[in-house]
Amino acid sequence: MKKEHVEIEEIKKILTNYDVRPSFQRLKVYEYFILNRNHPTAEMIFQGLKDIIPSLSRTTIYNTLKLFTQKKLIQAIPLDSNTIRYDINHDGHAHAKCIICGEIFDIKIKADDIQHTLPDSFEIKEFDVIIRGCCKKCKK
Amino acid sequence: MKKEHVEIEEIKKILTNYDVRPSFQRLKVYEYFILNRNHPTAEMIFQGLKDIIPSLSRTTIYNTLKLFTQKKLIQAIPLDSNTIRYDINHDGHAHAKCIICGEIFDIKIKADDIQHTLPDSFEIKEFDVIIRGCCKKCKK
DNA sequence: GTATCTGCAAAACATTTGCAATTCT
DNA sequence: AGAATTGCAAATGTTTTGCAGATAC
Repeated sequence: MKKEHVEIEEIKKILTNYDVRPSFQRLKVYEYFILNRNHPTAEMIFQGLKDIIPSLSRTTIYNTLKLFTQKKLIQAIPLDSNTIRYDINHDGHAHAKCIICGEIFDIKIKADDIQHTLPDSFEIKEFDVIIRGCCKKCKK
Repeated sequence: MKKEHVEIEEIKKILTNYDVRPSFQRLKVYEYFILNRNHPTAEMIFQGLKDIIPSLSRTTIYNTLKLFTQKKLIQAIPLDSNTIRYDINHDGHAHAKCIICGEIFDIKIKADDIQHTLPDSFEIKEFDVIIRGCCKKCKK
């Protein structure tokens, strides 16, 4: 589930496409998402980057996550509640968490799949499907 | 969306069925859920009850909500993130929030409706579907 | 009379805000 | 120079914890 390497130039392009200026910190935060597909909290990102960027502050992580969210580079996923988790923009997929091992599975689901359950003329802007249960491995 | 009255004896029965001792505070918290179908936060419940129970403390609300959640009387819904909202056990339904007027709609959806999107042999214990969008009224 | 429940005060934790220093263009 | 970005320190808001007194069985 880990990528070994991503070209920094490629990340720059992505941020620029989403109208986000590619500062060093922002590049590293986005790179973190690509290298660790782990639906991180702000704190996880901070811990993962503080050795690479010793001057890094949590405020910058929070600023960056808020900006990325506004620009739709990432989305907040209300997986557990009190600490917010983030994921690279997950339009078209959702999350299932195993309550035994804690692993988070990406699942494919589209707005169309749930439109029929909604009140008349309700227009979906974004949605989350969060499933807690037990994965194959942990059922034994 | 409001009930005028519920028999206190009826609530006592419900709590007892779920293996929760029916103290006065707990009865009132559960009654709050029935009288106000508003997916409340801890603070909303506290504000709604503090006049009826002047000695009431937030700690008791938090204790009670945690206990109710463990006993499956209620469920946390990760609607927005930072403050936890609760709902009477919502197996079999989920929530759509209008981002304009803030109203929360209950929608009907069953585990079976999403089972097919999951990895092999994943067993759903509980799930949430959270939709943010625009309701009929606000689309004009 | 012992276990449970309540509620105060303080602590813990995640997140936000104000502002000064730094960096980029 | 001027605008955007960073990061420190302090504030905010929600939830948790420790503990003493009250209540229930």
